[in-house]
Amino acid sequence: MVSASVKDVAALAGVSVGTVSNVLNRPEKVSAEVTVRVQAAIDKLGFVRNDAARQLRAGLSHSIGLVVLDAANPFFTELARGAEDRAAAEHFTVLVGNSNEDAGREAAYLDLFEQQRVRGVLISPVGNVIPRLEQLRRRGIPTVLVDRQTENLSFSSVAVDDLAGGEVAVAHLLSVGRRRIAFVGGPESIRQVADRLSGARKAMESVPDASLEVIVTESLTVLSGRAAGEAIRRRPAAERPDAIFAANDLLAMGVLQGLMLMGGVPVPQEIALIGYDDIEFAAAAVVPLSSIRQPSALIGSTALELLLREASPEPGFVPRQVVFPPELVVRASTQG
Amino acid sequence: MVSASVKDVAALAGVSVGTVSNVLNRPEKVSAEVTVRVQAAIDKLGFVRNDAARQLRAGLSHSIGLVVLDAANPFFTELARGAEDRAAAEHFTVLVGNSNEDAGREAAYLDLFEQQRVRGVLISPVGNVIPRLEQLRRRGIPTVLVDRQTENLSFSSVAVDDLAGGEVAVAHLLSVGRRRIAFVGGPESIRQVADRLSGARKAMESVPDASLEVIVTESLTVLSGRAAGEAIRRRPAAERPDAIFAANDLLAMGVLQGLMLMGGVPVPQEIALIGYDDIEFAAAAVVPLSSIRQPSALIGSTALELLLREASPEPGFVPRQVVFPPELVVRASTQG
DNA sequence: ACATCACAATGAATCGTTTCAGAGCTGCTG
DNA sequence: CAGCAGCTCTGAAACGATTCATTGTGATGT
Repeated sequence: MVSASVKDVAALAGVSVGTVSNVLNRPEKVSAEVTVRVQAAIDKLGFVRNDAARQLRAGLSHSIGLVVLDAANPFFTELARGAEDRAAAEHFTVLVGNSNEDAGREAAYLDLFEQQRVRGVLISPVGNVIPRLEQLRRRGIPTVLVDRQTENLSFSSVAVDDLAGGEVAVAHLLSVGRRRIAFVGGPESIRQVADRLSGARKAMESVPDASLEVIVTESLTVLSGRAAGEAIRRRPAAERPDAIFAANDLLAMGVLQGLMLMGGVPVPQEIALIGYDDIEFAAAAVVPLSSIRQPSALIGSTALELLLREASPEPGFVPRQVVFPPELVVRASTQG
Repeated sequence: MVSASVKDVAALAGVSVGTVSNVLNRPEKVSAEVTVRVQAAIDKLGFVRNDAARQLRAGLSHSIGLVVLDAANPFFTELARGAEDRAAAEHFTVLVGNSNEDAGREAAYLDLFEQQRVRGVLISPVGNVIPRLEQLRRRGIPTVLVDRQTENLSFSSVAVDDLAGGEVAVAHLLSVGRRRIAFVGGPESIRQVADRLSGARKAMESVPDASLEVIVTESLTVLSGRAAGEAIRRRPAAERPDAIFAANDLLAMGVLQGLMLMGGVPVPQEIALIGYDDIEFAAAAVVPLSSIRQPSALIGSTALELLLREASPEPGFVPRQVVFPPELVVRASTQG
């Protein structure tokens, strides 16, 4: 026998299956004597509840799906931690899916989560998933968008104001006297990238003699960043920007590596550099990195909170869009 | 209606539930005409299989549990990625649990995984979980230990030779002329820490005039590392070690930060520093970090491979202990 | 002595899928 | 044309836990 069922426990304890279930789920309804007998049987047989059966009966699971753009990005691991901690407090489990910035994998995870009948989904979208999310909602699975504002007010979302963040970042570069700014980031289909770039453009408006160059990357990774950094380093000095705003810290750290290879371009003297997210490693970089801090764990826990509320809505419930303010963190990479 | 079942599909298509199931699972057994009708019904109703019911019927799930010491540590995210990729190829899903170096959380995840009837468990253990793992195995859930060698040959395991790694690290420090070595790491209950320390001790044997100090930390995190680094920086110069071997790169990066605060102790001039894991950020640190590389993704995929083999053992199957060799990566933090 | 009540325990029905023995049909062979 | 094989499709049983209407049992009050 691979594993014992309530039936086996009931037989050994000399009670009915209903009673075993009661011992498990409403012990106060069962006499002390029987409880002891059932417990003994459970221990003896090593009985462990079958989650699939419970879930089938219950109709809904105790899981929540989370789809992130990059599971290796500390920003998202922090966000996931925030969500998990909050979920654990409500006896929920978070299933983390890594879309890796790929719309196909994202769709596959949503399919999987739907098959699992998760209670809800937290997602930082790659592709245009809104129609799919609306479909999920019609089928009883609510969604909260994370790290992404939305103009679609029928969805709850939790994000940092990326427009403001982009603006603050570039305003800071301008304020330390830089004028030839480059934005490094991509793909533009990712909303965060687009918004941060828009914010950057906005900051440029007030300074007519400044220019903004956009360098598109394939992904938001250290590797992509390094490629961009090297490309810039190889340019004639006159054609290099004097400041770079990277769409996230992974890119920024990559850019930093790319610039500094072979005793390359000094940061911040020749090129100032600022990232986004303020991951833990940013402060420990070769040149400690200025960045735009996002309260990652708080985003995660807040999103989970909203999701649970959406999953069992009180009367008068309306989706909420929570927006946290970004915070500029200045370090060596933009000073000097 | 929240969601349609096979019964609804069958009714709409005018066939039996068995036939619907056949369309889903053995299309070759069903006539083209019926297949079309059933498919139409599925699309119309937006039918999505209920995983819980499938699993209940099947008796086992398509999930594999993975318990890691620290989900935020890039080493483990890489390892998880390796395992997930391999799992996806076999149509399995990996559930990642973060024990956070806490035996209680570790036990809770094992309970959860057992309730879910996962196909198997990959675990990087904190506490003494061997008895529990033996119990799981008796109940039909095999385990593979990751990043951890084991003398218990009844378990499969995939690891890097931490003893050798520790030895190589310290041998390197000695070879660049350092003599007052400090080992920073903890808690010692974690096997990797203990092994790396043993390796370090072994390397010391051949150099009688060298000394090894052990500085125990609470956890393997940047924060713990920084605390240790600061403590060392505050010592009178004469009492500081001239080299530090940190049990992993997070600690090492923390130590680096702690040492360099307020224009502190120069690395590597006054203190050389080496870490362990060679995470992506190690190369991008203030002072690029020497480290001991582990093939993290390969460890993950290999472990998953072994686990699947263990889950459906061929005749003559015996557990295997795979050990990869560590690789010394020398960067600025130990040169000069 | 009888009605009433609270409390314990029962066991059949249920969730949605898969499986499998068998029914119905067609076409072929001897 | 009986017998048979081969193909589709059917429908009931099974997986394991939970729920709930029901039954059984003493105790209490009148």
